[in-house]
Amino acid sequence: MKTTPDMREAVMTAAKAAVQARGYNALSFRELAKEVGIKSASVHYHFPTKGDLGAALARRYTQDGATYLEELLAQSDSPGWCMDRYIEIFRSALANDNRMCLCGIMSAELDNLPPEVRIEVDKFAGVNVAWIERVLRLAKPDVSEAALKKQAMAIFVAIEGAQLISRGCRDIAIYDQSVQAYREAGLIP
Amino acid sequence: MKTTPDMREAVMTAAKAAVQARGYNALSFRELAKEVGIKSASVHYHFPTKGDLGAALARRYTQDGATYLEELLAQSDSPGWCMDRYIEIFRSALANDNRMCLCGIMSAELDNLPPEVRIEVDKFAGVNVAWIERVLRLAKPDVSEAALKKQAMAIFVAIEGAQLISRGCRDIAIYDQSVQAYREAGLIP
DNA sequence: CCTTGTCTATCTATCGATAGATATGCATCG
DNA sequence: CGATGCATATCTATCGATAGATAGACAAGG
Repeated sequence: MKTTPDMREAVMTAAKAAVQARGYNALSFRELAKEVGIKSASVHYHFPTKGDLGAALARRYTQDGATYLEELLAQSDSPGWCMDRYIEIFRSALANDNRMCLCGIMSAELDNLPPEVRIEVDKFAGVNVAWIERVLRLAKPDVSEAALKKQAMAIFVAIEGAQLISRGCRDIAIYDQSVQAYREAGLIP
Repeated sequence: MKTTPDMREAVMTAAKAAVQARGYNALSFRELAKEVGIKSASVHYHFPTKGDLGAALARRYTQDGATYLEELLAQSDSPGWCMDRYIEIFRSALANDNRMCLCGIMSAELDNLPPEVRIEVDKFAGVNVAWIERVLRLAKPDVSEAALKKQAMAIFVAIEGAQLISRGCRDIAIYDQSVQAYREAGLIP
């Protein structure tokens, strides 16, 4: 019986939410199957192993993120505006059920991650740092590439950290105030 | 058979290392028991439930950290020197087997943490922010309490984030360069 | 003798994964 | 047109491994 909804997509959507909320380790084929209304064996049909699912998930996450960031830069060349939108991405994850960035939560679980998934963690960080660097470049055309990259990296990890601890303390004010402090220090334009 | 070594201590030491490396969820009574040379049932004798072990672990972690930080402030009233030592604490965890701060890794796993353990996550963050605030106060006697606390929080979460992503990318240079950028921006004295 | 600490043995629950049956739809061929 | 055959997608049932947890025996020391 070919059902109308695309179950592969439904599984990925549910899995993404589950990983962002409880991590890759806590992701269970049975729970996932129950959520989308099929059996766990059917999930294995779409994603033979858990590693396959995790990698597909992380790959799409990075891809979607990159696409969205590209759109942002296409809309405006104001560094302040771009960074505002960027900061809002991570904030909305927190506001929406205390979720985390896939890259952040998977970095914490690194040791029990299959190699295919680890690679995607690296890629996500790379994409984000590269984008921030481009945004910074708009404001500082004459600064060296190395200096800009260092700053971009610092911004990225600072935001990830703000999200992490804000989540750990169940207090989104920690995120907001930390970001504000980054701004005041001039770390973020 | 009463063995000379204090098994309760041995279990806590091994458990601490395990959680820092692979997280609370991946902590297993059987593996833990094997490491210290007893049976899993004996671990349950010392820590009836996993939550008990996790809470005891986190409690001691916070306590030991607070003690060490107190010693630092007793040794010097130089904000720069204190922050150098502080930054080195988190760096050495990374350098030593890519480990993470218990509070950081547990923040990522928040949703599967027993309540007793969650409380300790909050306490650890509180202790650290309060200490950083005292260090900042040494340099800025006239700044408002609120502004100082905000900056202290921002420093704490930025360092946690640097540790998280540095671990995720298995590249300690990310930690070093990010911290350097924080310094250059004046976020960290 | 009672407390402390460890053991053996076992329970229930859940995990990822697989085998094999089944139903549907589409395409090719007589 | 209609029958055949393969691909798709789901199911039931089950596997071995591992999780946390418990009961009860046993040994040693005070």
